[in-house]
Amino acid sequence: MPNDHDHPPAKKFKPGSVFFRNDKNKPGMLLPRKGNATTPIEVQRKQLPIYQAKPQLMNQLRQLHNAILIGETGSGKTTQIPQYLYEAGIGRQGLIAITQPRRVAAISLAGRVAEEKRTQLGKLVGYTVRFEDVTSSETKLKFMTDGMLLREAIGDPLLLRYTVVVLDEAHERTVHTDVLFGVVKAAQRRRRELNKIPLKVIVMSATMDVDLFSEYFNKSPVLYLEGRQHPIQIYYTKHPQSDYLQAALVTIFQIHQEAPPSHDILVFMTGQEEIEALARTCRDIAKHLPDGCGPMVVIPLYASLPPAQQLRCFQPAPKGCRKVILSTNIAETSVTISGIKFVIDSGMVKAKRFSPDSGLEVLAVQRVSKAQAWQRAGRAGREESGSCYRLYTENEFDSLIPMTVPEIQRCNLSSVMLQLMALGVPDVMNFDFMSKPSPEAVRSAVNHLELLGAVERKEGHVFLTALGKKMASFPLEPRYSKTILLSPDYSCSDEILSIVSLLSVDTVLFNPPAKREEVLAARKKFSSSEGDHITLLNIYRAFKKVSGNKEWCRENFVNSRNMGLVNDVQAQLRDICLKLNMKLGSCGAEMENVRRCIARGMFVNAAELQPDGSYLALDTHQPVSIHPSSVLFQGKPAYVVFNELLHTSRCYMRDLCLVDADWLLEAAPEYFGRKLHPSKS
DNA sequence: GAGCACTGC
Repeated sequence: MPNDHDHPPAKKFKPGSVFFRNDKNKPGMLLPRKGNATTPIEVQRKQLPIYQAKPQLMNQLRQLHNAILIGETGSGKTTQIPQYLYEAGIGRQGLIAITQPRRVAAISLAGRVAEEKRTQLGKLVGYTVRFEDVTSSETKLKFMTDGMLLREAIGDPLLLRYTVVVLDEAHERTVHTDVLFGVVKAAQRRRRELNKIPLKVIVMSATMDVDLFSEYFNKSPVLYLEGRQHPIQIYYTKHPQSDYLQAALVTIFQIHQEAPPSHDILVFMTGQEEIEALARTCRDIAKHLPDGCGPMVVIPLYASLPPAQQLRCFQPAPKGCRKVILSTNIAETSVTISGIKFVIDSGMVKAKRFSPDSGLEVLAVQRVSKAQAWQRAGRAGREESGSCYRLYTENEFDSLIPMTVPEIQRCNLSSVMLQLMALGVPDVMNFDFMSKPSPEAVRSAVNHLELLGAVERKEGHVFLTALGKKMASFPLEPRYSKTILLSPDYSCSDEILSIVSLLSVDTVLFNPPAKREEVLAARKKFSSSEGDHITLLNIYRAFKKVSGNKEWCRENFVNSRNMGLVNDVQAQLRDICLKLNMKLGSCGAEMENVRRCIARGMFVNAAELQPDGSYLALDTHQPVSIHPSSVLFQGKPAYVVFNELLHTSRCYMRDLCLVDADWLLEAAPEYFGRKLHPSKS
């Protein structure tokens, strides 16, 4: 094989820069860790790049209150820094928290560190994620999701249990991490003012764009960690491509014809449909290749794939056969595949955007950021050098935005604002965000909370009400917690807890397009003319009746894994209700109670039938339609409340509940004023 | 008469 760096297989490409990245050797994720049974753990630890820097690093960390640590994951920083801190006796007066954006990462890192410390998980080293707390009074090193630390902060805004907080993967800029930035910064300052034990904050990031971090954390020093580097050759197209699907296809097969079969290909696309279509085309073409061209195995990879099928991407292809993985951005961070030699980057991603005016979230295909493009490129050559083919020109690359817009600037802020107020933040409208969301987004969130009765305005200030305080104790969107808190008035808490749990997990229903008729027939047994909420409740009750029988789930196209999650969520919500001394009970078959309760909790999401048969959303007056997946699709109910709006070919309402105009009026007389025309109901 | 990237409490 000629040196494939000098001879790009795809002729329409031209070489760009060579990108150096660090070798990743991170344990866990979905990647089974390579057993290295012959090398003792102590030796392995000393082989990590970070080990060389240890004395100097610890010297600095001992003195600093804030530090920004830049280094690729392979430097060993996430597993080693917490141990170094502990071994040096730093922060012994309290716990060391290490936060992660994802559950799997928190769990597997804790496992790895416990192993290195030769202790049982849950003793010295533990982890806390939702539904799982593997810590004890002995725990000093605590790995946790960032969302979990945020929850803890509501009960303890100064984070007094902790002497060190390590915020890992900060470059991902999840909403939770961004809010935590502000929370730890405030806690740090407040603890200093109150002469409490100081809080050390260490921010760890893979990005080189550190000015923002450093500036925000009081111009804190930036420490760089070297990793092991493998070069990645970048190729750009010579001309802009009008059809990235076609371009991807051509590139896959040019590589396939020229590179050794053991070199696997990872292709970044935008979504399920596109990936399945491309997979079909690839398999078809692969059947008719010239002699001397080996076989290929094409593997789709996206989040909604059943777990067993997701695991296929880790299996090595048979000898002489090439593995081609077609993936969404799940392979950018969440799933790590070894042995990838080539990355093909479409340059596109499907991502959510939010418009505060309409309150609409739109999922749209858009261009990636430069940081994202580098992240994708970095997936080639984790073990050795690799290549990345960008299906766009170098000029197009130059015009990409440098960093992905942080999620906090792209989402509905009502939960965040409620949480900040529950944390006792004095002026939420001007919270010290590292990247400020737009004032409109903040205002719209606070307005929403005011409508729900969670906050009140007095003399230009916003205050949390007693109801708002209770709402904040639920790990839910505010309108859901409001509905739960209303449920005792209608004696239907059991039903509402089930419905809210059903709505807050990913869908519990399977919809294989090939079995459309069967699915419809199975669904019919549970469908209710009162709407989708009641229909879901019927399915859940039937599921409980057969004790979650797997066979029943298969026959009825019910996702038993997600149903299990519904049970966990419901148990958690019930616990919170009991702590709030709520009187829980069931309304039995009296579904009108349930609908009245939903109407009162969700009145902001109401829509009204117009004389011409269309619907208008009552708050924004925008035209909306009933989504064809709804059980109310065939009917023309006068008033409905909906769970969410989905903007695709039209603006669709999803998960609808039939309501009376009177109920809406009762829920918010002033709000609706003359908006309603109840004569029609 | 449609089709949903990815996390997380």
